Amino acid sequence: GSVSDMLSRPKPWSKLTQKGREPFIRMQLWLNGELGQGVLPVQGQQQGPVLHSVTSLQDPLPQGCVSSESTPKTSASCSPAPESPMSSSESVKSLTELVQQPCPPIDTSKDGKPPEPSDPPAPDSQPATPLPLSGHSALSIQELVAMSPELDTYGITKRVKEVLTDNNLGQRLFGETILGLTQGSVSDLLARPKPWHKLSLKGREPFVRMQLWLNDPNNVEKLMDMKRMEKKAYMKRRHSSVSDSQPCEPPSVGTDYSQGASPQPQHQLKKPRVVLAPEEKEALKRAYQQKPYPSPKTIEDLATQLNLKTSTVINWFHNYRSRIRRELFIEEIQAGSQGQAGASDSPSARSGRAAPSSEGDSCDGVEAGVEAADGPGAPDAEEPGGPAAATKSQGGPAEAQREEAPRPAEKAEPPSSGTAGPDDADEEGRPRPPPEGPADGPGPLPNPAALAAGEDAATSAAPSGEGPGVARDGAPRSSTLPSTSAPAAARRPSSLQSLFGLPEAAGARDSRDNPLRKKKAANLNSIIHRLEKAASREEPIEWEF
DNA sequence: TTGCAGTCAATATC
DNA sequence: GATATTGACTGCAA
Repeated sequence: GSVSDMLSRPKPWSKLTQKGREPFIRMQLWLNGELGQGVLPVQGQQQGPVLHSVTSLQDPLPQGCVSSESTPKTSASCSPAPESPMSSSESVKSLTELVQQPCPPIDTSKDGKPPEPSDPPAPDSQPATPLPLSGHSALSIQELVAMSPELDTYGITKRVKEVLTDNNLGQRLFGETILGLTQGSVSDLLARPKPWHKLSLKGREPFVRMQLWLNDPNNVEKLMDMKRMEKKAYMKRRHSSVSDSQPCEPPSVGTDYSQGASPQPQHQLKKPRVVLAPEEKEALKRAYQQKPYPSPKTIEDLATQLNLKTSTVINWFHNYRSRIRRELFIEEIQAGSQGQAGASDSPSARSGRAAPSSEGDSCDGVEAGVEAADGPGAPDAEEPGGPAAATKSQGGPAEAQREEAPRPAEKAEPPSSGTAGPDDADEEGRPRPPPEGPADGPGPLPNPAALAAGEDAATSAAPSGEGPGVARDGAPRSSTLPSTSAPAAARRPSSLQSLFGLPEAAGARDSRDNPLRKKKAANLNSIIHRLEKAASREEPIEWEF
């Protein structure tokens, strides 16, 4: 009966107690064919032992098991157990130790166990497995992810970027070899890392991989080797294909994805990529400003007016919301780090990064908001182009505004402290970016904006929903609200941290954020308060925080 | 159903 | 050629 129940209704990892997790670990081991070695001590003492066994079995994992697929559903979207039951230092240690050691991503996959098709088939650099980290395979990495203390994603990406540039290693190579991601994803990840607590388990994986990679003393060498091999393979292939007068396959260098099911369905007619015209984007942005969560009808209208497919409009909104959110994250981080460490780091990358976002795109509204917030004096000047980067400092207010990215956060946590109405679900509740001066003037494509604005003006006036969102997401959350992992991290045995080489584990950050956090919290509270008031009043308000 | 996270992959830019 | 941007897609959760 228990089994049946467990199989049909597995609880997420994070919701499981220590004891409750055991069966899943057993199942995983069983799936890996590792059970039976008596490694799993029965009950009671699973803490250390279980993990021990788990880790000790890592390597033997079938290399085939690449990422997530192999994990029990349970781990789906949970975050590191808040209370890291398995915190027993020894277990943790054993697990991470494994990783730490010559944990070389490439390495293992290469010389390690799986004979690795390196030579023959590997011609394409692209080892058969997208995730060369293979040696430790999915389970391992996922275990690590689940148990990892809070990592400083920003710091990690910063270091990775440094290493890559210093050694002239490309994102593509790094991504495909170490992370199992494409260049675009890597670029995005490196440029706009999300804070650890905002990441899902899956989203954390790349960061753990990066951390592991950074910890590997031979990381660069290995990647260099890879690069060489790739080059060689490329040349070889090129020659052969040329001489063979082969029509030659798609140029993709290090990719042999083609191996997939269909041997490259002849250049099927790829649908052309939609490229929105600047005016269209403008219109959409304006519409967004009016209603970040447009109703289906609005979307449709927008689509017809702009002559786009509704799906395109929908996608655009999704993407825009999500990207704005991310912009906010990094701003948050930057603001935080600047506030603290002062000029400290701020690698080139960063400045260059924040600004670009300005491209107008990403977050007009947002940025404007931030500015306004920060520089009290700063008259919003929404102008995206503005060297926003410079402005941030104390994240306080900024946070608020940027909360602009509404409910996303909701999900992670329950509406924080009492305050704001729980009905965050609302729709366009957010206090839109103040600066923006409500889609005032018609622009290139006024209609859409108006349209959006119009539709439920009423609703939009009552930003009730935002309240909670703001609170949560905003400052307090980032640094304080443990977003599940934080506490765990804090409590976690130092061994793990050291193993992870966590000089920058966010845990540390927390403590140093305190003052700032308070400030932010206070600010957010006031915002929430106002939002509530506004909501009940229903009168247009001027947002200035 | 809707929204979101995470990605891919085509393009644009540098 | 490398990196950045961005529309679209997948899978998942509420």
